[in-house]
Amino acid sequence: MSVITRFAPSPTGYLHIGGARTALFNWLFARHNGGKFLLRIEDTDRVRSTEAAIDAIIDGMKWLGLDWDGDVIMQFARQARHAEVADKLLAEGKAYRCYASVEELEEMRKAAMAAGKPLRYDGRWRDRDPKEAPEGVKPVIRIKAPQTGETVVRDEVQGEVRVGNEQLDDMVLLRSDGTPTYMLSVVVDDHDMDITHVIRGDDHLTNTFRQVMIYDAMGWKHPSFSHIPMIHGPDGAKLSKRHGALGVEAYRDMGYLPEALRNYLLRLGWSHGDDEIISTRQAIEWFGLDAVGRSPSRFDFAKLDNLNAHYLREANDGSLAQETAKRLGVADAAIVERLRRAMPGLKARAKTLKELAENAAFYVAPRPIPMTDKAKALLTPEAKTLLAGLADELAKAGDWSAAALEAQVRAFVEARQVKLGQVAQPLRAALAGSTTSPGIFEVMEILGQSECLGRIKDCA
RNA sequence: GUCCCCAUCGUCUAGUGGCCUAGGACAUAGCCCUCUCACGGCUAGAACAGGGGUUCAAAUCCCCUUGGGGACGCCA
Repeated sequence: MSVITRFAPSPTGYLHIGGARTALFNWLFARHNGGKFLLRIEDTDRVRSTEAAIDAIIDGMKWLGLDWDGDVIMQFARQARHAEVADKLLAEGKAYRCYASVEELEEMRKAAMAAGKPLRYDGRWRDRDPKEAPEGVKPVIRIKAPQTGETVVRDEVQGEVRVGNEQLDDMVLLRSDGTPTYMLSVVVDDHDMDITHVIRGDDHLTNTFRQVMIYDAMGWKHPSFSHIPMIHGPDGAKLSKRHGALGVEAYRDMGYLPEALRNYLLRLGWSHGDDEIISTRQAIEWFGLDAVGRSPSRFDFAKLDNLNAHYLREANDGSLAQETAKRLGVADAAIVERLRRAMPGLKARAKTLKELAENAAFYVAPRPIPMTDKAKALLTPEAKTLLAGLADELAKAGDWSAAALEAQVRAFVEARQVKLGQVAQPLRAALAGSTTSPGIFEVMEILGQSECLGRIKDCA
């Protein structure tokens, strides 16, 4: 039997970080097994579903590099099929019409709470004669849940989980307007799409008991269930926006690389010995449900930063230069080429693309370049005298390579009886407008002779 | 309120009864490298939530407590 997994987000918002990890695990599991990975948009909530959210989810999936098989499936389009299943259950006496009002339901919950009982529908229309139905009330269709015994879910991650059936109630399958509920839709779709492995967030674990009732009532085989732990904020509570509960496009804008985010998300709740840096290729080869943990994890930007810095250093200089140019609003091909040449020195010093662009700004800034206060402070009268002397010699330089420049500057400081730093730091301030930058000789080579002399002159 | 799940350094985790005076990574601190900042290298501090069992032996198995999370909708 070939593996088929799916990612089934509801388009009521962006593709958030928890969803991205769920998608990643499903994708990895399918790819590992040479199976299929499907994308199904659960848009049955017509009020909250939006076109923009659908686009955000699809863009996010593409950016993360999680490709799905076949077309995107829109759940709402299958509503007739869902209703058909509900009707079948009704015809077989496994479901019934319920005319209880929302007020009645609310009272039931209050009473149950007060009595220390589980909050559930009491089944008042389960065996009642439909002739007693109140006039003009559109009924919902509820499933007849088992009332005794227990329901067991064999979960690949959580193990065997069981609950007494008295905890479960006759849930709604079809709303009074005839539209299917989530519980019905997922089960019917997962069955019809031949999903073999349902891998989803922990928050669905208790829902699974309810869904199993539908599988059983229809006589359908259960898929394998895996409920993966959730991702919490740094404080252990629910992930808030400022703590990372953002859409993946926000991570893209902050300058994170998709491969870094993938690696980070993979290691949240899954491990392979002591391995930390795991390529996608290795991830596909190694991924399995048995190594998925059961405890929730906290989102940590510091670790993401570290991973991102690693992948940044491995990234191609040309594409990094393109990305940096875009962030800096540079279109000039010569400047982009300058950035490409500067990239080895630049990318080792940045954790994100955003930081990379900030650090690269001095390479593209027109003269006179902006200068930080610390850089200005470095340009003392003595330093300026030194720089002026150096500039005179540099003007005569024939070989403008970093190595030749270093030799020349070192000879200069030796002749003047000063330390290298006494010249290098003011020089850095003049050329980069900052007290920090890539190696100064490298900067000089990339900037070129006339630009360097010009920048030195600017701060004389 | 009822039910379900979880519990190893600050964080992510390794660990599936003896290899554990608990390993790795991130973060933190110090040192080295050095033209600055990074990178890199080395070093340091840092954890089995608590209490009972089971066993010759428990981070590992069982129970309780505590703490966290989740579900309980005509939302998904």
